[in-house]
Amino acid sequence: MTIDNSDNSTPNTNTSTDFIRAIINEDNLAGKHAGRVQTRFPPEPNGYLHIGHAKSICLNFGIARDYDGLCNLRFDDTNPSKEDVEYVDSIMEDIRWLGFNWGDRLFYASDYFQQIYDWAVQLIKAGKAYVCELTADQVRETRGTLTAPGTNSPYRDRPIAENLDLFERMKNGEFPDGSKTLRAKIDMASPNLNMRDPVMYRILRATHHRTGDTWCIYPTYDFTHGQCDSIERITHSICTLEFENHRPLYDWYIRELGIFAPRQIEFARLNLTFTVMSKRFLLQLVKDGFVSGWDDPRMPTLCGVRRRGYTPEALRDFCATIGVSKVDSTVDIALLEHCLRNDLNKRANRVMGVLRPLKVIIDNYPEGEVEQMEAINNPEDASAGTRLVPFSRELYIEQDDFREAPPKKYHRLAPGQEVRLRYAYLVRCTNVVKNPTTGEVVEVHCTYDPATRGGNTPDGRKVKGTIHWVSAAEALPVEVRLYDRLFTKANPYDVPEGVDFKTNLNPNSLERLTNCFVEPSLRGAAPGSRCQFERLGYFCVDPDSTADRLVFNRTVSLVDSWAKIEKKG
RNA sequence: UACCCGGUGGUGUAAUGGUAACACAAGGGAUUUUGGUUCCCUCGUUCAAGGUUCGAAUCCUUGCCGGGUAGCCA
Repeated sequence: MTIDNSDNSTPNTNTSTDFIRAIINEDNLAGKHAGRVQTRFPPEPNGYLHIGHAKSICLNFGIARDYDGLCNLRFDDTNPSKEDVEYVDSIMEDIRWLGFNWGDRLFYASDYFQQIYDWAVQLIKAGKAYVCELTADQVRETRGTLTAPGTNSPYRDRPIAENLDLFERMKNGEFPDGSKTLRAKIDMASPNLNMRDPVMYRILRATHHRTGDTWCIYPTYDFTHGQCDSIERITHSICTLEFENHRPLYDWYIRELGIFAPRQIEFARLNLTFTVMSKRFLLQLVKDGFVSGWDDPRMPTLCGVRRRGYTPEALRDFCATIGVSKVDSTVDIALLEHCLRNDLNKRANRVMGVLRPLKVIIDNYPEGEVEQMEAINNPEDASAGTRLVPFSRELYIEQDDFREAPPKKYHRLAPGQEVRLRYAYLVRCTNVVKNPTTGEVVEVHCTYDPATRGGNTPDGRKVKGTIHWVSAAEALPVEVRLYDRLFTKANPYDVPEGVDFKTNLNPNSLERLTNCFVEPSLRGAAPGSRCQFERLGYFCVDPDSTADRLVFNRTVSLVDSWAKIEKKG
């Protein structure tokens, strides 16, 4: 076993202070909360976490860590029609995998349903809320538009006692779904549409994944989130930009209720080139069968990139590198890949593997002889040691590493040309055997120089090309899956009016290679193990592997400077 | 064109009234038993116009451009 799967964390040295930390510093300087800092990560359990969530997780938990504070995990489960324990479980697993810990501070908005109900009653008693019997359509019609004020609901000035009675009967299930709502009495002419008598409670008969059928009325996000933050004594409630217009409402509820006031701060969500980062669209890819599931290695979900072989360290480094701001921006996926290579380069052991095999026969090497060649496991880490790789007369090399008619500057194997077989011998191509009908080269014949064992050149001669190989008899047959971007456009949403974003899906995003070979040291490698196939990229053992057949996912390719040279000619 | 938010190299992020910088990308070179890694170099930036100031990316005004908001979703 030569591969390294350790979890040696690379501490993030980014010391820049983002605008959120600037606000917290200000608050601390002003003596707010006596310097206490508490944040929370509040996912709705209606889908799987993705790289965008990683940004939020790193932010919230990172701030708590930096300020000796705490970060809670809270499920924002106020809409039972979309939520499920399947998502709750996956979310917890993914956060842990990313390397964060919420300790004993696991909460659910549904934990607070009774308290939130009591607060609604309090607002009714204060004349700040009323039961409205307008239908959803009528509410929309009377809300006004972006430029025109709304009109008051005819139920707006109902007596308090009647509101109290009706609201209790809503809770008791006396009215059908959607027939009544509880609304805050604010201002139907407010330029901020969120302040035009927003709905606080709706009647919704759905079995909640935690509270079952205890409730048939559920509070909306707006009438829930701030109060949950308040209950948990969150000092800084960090959310994404689309909630900016909700902040006045967030503050209004807190103020009217007279409870602990957290501060909501908004930041820009993450966009990545060639990537769709929306639960709704990701769900479509899963449901329509474009991918094998939420954990398909092409998905930007945390379980997907985990299966692909991404490391939590690389993801954290990425999140630290992209920073935090309020600017709508799209990060180049190349930066994420850089972070990955940067991490993997230090920790992934090198092994030799051949994706598209080409038979090589060393004519002057004794038949039946096997030599064990010593190979370095990781040139970036001497403590990784060495291993032995069997060498023999018949080998496989990469098809790419042989050209019958080599282009300029091609340093690998070609008729008459000499290359180094890594850790083995220098060989020179003498002739080739072709398939008589297709003309394709099926076998390359070489002679080796016995004086160059280990790849050394005692006479000091220079060989520009060093290629990898496996011994045909000893090599392990494996399957390898290569992945390309899921979308062909940097912005997958960039489609003409009325056209589905899925037209931008890349039909070649998955390539299965079933005829691959790796060196025998990989026998028995565990799913999740990572390694670098020299010159081919970083790979990770897929859970689809069986006891006698390994399946590898290519995590990310290596930087390929030869491709650029060849392209230029 | 109601309100809110934003605008710094190709991309992302710093500089918070005092020399515009870091990373990625791109281009070039050195080293290399991975065309990897590492190292060096190059490229290129404050949306615009006014104003305040000894001094403005930063503060003010106006304009321009981009995003968000009319769920009983979050």
